[in-house]
Amino acid sequence: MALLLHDTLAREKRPFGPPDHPIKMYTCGPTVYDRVHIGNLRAFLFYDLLRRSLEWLGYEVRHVMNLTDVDDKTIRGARREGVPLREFTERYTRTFLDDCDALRILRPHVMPRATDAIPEMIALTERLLATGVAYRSDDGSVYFKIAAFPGYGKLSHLEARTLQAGAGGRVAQDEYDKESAHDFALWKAWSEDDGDVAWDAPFGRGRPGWHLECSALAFKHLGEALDVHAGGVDLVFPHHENEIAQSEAASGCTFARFWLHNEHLLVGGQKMSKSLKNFYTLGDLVTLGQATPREVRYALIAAHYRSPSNLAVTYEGEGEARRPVRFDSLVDARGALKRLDAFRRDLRARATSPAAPDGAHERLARARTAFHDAIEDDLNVPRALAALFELVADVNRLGAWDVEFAAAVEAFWDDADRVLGVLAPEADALSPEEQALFERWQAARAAKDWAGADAVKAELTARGVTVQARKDGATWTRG
RNA sequence: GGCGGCAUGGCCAAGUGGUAAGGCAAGGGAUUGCAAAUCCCUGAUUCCCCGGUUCGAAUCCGGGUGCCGCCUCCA
Repeated sequence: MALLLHDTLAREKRPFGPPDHPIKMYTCGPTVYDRVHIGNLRAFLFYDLLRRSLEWLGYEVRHVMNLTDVDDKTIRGARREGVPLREFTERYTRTFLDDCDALRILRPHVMPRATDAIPEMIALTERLLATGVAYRSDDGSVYFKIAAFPGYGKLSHLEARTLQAGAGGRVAQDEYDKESAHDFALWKAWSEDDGDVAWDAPFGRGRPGWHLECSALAFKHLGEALDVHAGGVDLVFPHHENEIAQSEAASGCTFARFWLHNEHLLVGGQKMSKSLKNFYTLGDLVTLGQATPREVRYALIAAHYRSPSNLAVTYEGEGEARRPVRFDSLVDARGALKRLDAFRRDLRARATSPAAPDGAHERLARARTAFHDAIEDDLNVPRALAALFELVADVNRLGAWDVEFAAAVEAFWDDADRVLGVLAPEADALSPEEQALFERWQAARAAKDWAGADAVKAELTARGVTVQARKDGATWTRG
């Protein structure tokens, strides 16, 4: 078995190939104009899964993700607040990184801002002008001529001819400068709305078009031939199609060996939208759903990345008055993680036997293989998680084992977590007061002072600490 | 109109020809001084509907219904 990844261009799973060089991985990052929402976060969690899986399988990976810090939305936001563009985008870059950190998303090796590569974008535009696949319009904008790129449409499987017709004739009035409706802007000539956001270029003062930054940044940091390029399904067209066109027209070689796209997230069975009031950020889920970021991570990675996933919500009320009363998927995540945590926590305590029971190591080996096969099969996390839960049930039925077996299971657990990033419990500790109460509770129990023990336990419960008596001592959990 | 994804037990969710993984919730039981902790057990003769192919289909083909996405800057 070897790693299979579903390639959007080929429309099938293909062998990724041997790890014979550092993997050049590029993913489309956020536009930093607001807090990202959980649908966005599903994409970043997918990139993280991809990167972690590749590394876990022995590949060396160089991961580059751009930050889009110049476009209509960032310019509008900065102008509305009367602050410099960079100040505005830095703010949302920080909130984005905070969310990623909370969700245990590994930082890409390089996270370049679009505005840090203006010279590269200008150079790429000149290159495309020189080869004749781009042209200047009267106002000083530069467009890519899709008719000059024969492969246009190969990723999204849309025919250039069909595209010419447009979607119900939605060719905007202000697009008259373009020779063809689907030609896209490489460079946008300065307009009033851009304020002071503009750069000088040989072909005119203005700012880069959206698609250009990804090609320029990929070229700059990874070279002109990527191993894998990923993004959300909505980016297939036009964004990635345009990236392919401008990149390959310039370089003459295949831009990316693999194109991976994650499906969208539904919330409460509906697409997210502000009008439906089911539009949430990570912070919203933590507050409204009373969930930890780890639980959110679990909920968002528990479905396969290429399946539409539903964050289940139970609502109360109708229409305008509708509000969420329970985030079922987060409740699921909490329960599932509790089971996994308890298993891991008790492995040592239950190592009371001089030897591992018959079949114990075979069950572990089976889980290891199942987990590995699941990840290699297009990053099938649901199957990988199932392998873990099956091991939990298998091992629990064994009753007791030896220290060596406990250590072997722990090693597997830690190894699996290099891919999942969700098994390690959130760092937590009892405060000194809580620790004192916890010890008093145990002492009272030892003295069979049940009334006293219950009183202390009630205090701990009030502080959100659940205690648990065991034959071999006592444990506590928060929440 | 074109292209694509999806429809599996109350909920989430795997499964692309060989007789329905896993999780949550629920019910039962064990354990426990008590226990919201932990453990075990139970649950779809059936995979949106109608046809078809096949020895055999959730899985393939045809038709239908519903949901989601893209068809110019939205993960």
